[in-house]
Amino acid sequence: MLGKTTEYAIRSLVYIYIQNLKGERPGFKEIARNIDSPEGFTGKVLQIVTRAGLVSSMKGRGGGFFFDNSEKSLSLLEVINVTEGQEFFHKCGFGLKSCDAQNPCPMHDEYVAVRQSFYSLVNRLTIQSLASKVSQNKAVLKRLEITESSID
Amino acid sequence: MLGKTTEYAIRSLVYIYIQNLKGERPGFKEIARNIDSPEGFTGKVLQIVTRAGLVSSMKGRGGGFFFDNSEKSLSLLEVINVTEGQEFFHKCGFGLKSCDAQNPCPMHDEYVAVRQSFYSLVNRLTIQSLASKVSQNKAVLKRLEITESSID
DNA sequence: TTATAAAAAGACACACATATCTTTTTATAG
DNA sequence: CTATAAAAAGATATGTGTGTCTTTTTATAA
Repeated sequence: MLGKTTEYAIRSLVYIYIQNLKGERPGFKEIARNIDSPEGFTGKVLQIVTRAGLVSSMKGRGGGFFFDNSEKSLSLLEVINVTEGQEFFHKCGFGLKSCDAQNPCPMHDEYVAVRQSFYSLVNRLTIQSLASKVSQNKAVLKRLEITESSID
Repeated sequence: MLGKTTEYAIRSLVYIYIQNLKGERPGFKEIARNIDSPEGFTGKVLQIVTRAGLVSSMKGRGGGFFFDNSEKSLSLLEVINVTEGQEFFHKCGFGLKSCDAQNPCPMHDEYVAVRQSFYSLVNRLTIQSLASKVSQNKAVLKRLEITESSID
């Protein structure tokens, strides 16, 4: 469904938000470690979302990523629009170049309903709401490690 | 969502089914013309679905593609399982390697609901049901050409 | 002012999906 | 039996997503 770029972007932003609440500004290497993603590629993804203005960054010693306006909520939809492009929620599920109610593909109506429900979902979910779940230990940002002792 | 391979596969199978009803066995070049897909690649896609037994083919003069058991319905799910793989409906929307109700990602429950609704859709829709819509001129297999005279 | 730490940027590398082209196999028509 | 028509198979090409590595820029600490 969503590409790796989008997945890493969302997971990174959730991690950044959680760390920001603790007064920290994580760098991309720390982020990659904590969301279980490839370090260099995560840096590239963070460049994309930073250029798009979804998050802020500081270069140099003590720098890292952070939300300038922590109060403003950021929906997953806004992230997806940046990483997947605006067409993502407008493409025909059948692959037709043009497809609408007037000139539909054979699964148009049913597919639009599913696509709309996914749109509503990512429009409703925010980096903040996901972060809240993680902070409350109701969800995880990476697979749980299977270690001998879970001291970390 | 679905890849080009899957899109061409479904559109091809619908076209084959419609032509079969008319007593015809179309070849991949004719199919590609009528579903607006690249000829050679469509041939490759048809090799995949034929090897998987979703449709039959005959080599040689007068050959082409056809459904051996036209009465048996073929769901889009069966096609997707062949062209996208069985994992398609089991992947975490967040990108986690393992994700379930016991150890969920932050959007697990909501995402599973959307994924399930798409699963139900493609499990319910069949090549036959789509073909029926097209035959009744309620839907199209390719974008309508904008020609000076629509004589074709 | 110099050393250091961090993101940004650029150049590659690799895998896979997508696509094209050529050759081989197979069935049928004549 | 030969020519023809068709799918199957193989080789190659192209584009995009994914990922790595190196260099550059920038901010801070000392």
